[in-house]
Amino acid sequence: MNRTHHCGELSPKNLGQNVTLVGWVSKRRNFGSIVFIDLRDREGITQCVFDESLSESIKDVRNEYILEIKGEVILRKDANPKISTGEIEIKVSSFTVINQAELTPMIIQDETDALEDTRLKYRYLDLRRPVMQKKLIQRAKIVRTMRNFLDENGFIDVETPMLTKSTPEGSREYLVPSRVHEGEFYALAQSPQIFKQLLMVAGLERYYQVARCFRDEDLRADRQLDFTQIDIETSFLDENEFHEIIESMTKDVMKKVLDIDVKTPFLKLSYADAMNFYGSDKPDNRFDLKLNELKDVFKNSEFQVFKSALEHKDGSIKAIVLENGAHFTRKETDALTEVAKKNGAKGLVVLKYVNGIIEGPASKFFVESEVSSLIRTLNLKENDLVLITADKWEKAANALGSVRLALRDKLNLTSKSDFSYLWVVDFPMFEYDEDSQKYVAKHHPFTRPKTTDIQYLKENPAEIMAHAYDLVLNGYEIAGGSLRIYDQDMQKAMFEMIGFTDEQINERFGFFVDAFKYGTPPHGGIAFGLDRFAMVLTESDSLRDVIAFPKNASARCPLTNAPSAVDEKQLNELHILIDNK
RNA sequence: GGUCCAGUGGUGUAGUGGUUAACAUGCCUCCCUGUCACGGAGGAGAUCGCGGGUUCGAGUCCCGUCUGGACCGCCA
Repeated sequence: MNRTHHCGELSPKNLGQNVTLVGWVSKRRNFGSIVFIDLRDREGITQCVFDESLSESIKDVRNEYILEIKGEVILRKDANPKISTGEIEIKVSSFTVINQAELTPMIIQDETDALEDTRLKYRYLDLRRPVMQKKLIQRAKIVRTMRNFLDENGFIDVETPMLTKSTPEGSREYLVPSRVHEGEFYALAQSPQIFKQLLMVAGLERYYQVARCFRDEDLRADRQLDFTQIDIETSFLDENEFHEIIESMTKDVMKKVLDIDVKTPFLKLSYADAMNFYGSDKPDNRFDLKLNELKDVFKNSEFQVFKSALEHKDGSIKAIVLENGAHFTRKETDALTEVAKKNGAKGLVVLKYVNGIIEGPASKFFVESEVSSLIRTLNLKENDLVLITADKWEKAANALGSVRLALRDKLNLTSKSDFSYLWVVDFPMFEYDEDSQKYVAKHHPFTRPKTTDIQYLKENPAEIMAHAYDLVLNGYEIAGGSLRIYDQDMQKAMFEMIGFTDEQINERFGFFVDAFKYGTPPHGGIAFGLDRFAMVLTESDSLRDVIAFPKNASARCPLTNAPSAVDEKQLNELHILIDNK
């Protein structure tokens, strides 16, 4: 087409020029013998004026028609400061209707009136909204910046298979039946984990990939079935050296995408501190409201809730102090109690410090020395609200951490345009799984423990820390990784530790264990959840806002209506029989 | 698997047992030469997700079901 400019670029510099624009009709304003049309393309909006010679022929043009307009750039009588082209307009001399459009089911404006369900069904219209295009453009910029950084720092972009071998630990996989091999299946990659480690064995030294990953788990606002990881692996670096690279890359993204200077190095919190102070392994540290420990204050308590919590060897009593929170109503504190319960607490102890007295249903169980110790420990001031959970350590901390976030949302303690990064490090290697009555790897079984003594590993698994780390931004885990085991005996011991027999190891990871025999470098890496990263940087509430064609919360694509039934012929080829009970 | 919330013109909402289901926006027609969330006049458009029940009477109450959303479980 003969377009000379985009709709976002004309300014008084172009005065007097004859230009040709193409775009969608965003808005018409009809004054009879003069008509204004806002013409929109990817780059912006330009106002076009149709005077009496054209006003009759433009009359039938509707929103979302595509026009090619020719005309002269002139100065506006009244500038519109809200748009970049607000000082000029096009005095149209001629126009062509390139295509017509039916009435759209939703308004194509930044402020749309449609609910998400409608937006997803007509996603191609939703994505016509400037605000959505901006998000996709930001996302592309994030990827480009990361790619450039990694390329410049010696990382090699390698693609690994999506159709791969099923290894049913961890996340549930999507299975793909093999047509050629009846009764056998591929799995869609949950992550390139094994392949990127094999690339280190191969001697690539630095690898990255913008990798699509698939997990057949229930969705959330920040979880999709298929999602994108910026997957990274390096050899011969220790944990700090590696973190420095990732911090530089993150800094680069913040500068180039948002023009924000972030300070490095990032704060590092141990998992234990993160849980103790924030009640979360992905703390939002944009606001304070830290958790306190009251175990010592109530070590002899007769209050049953505290007493039974402290009977556990890792029992804990966690408290949050909300300054001047004593005005909270019963309804408000009940809502917080619900949050605590939903997140694993048996309840929430609510206390108020009013007129020098600790008030609350539980206070009658406290003896005088406990009250004074409580006031001292929490440094309580008049009209403070105290919220307490008591349970096993992780449970108590986690539940109160959720209450902390509920307070953040209720009291608007944060701004989406603040960005706060931190590392969470020193994760435990294992956690005990109550259901299966055994230890499971908290990160994954390739993670290097912070001990080289295999015996110690077996004797006291709960105490072992791992070289695992998460990068946290505003309470979202945006990246996670670890240093990996590179010693084959250690790897084998690890598999045994989490209950694999030799047979199972051989069957599932034989090729992997074999590979380690031939000179494996110390290595480690990380994976950025690109979607989540883009979500936070674009200040979106949902991953779906930064994914062009996402699934909805019930794992369906409202646009294509996938998943769907398939022909019997297809099923037969894949040797699949559907049992319709 | 579970908990909670929502489903009413194209779109988004109001309607808390009682007349003809209201409002905003969008849409259509007409008027308007400076708007940019243009304005003015008029108009069309909804069997209130679906099925059953309670009631003289149900958008409203009850049961079931479907759809959507948030969360818990799950996500090595």
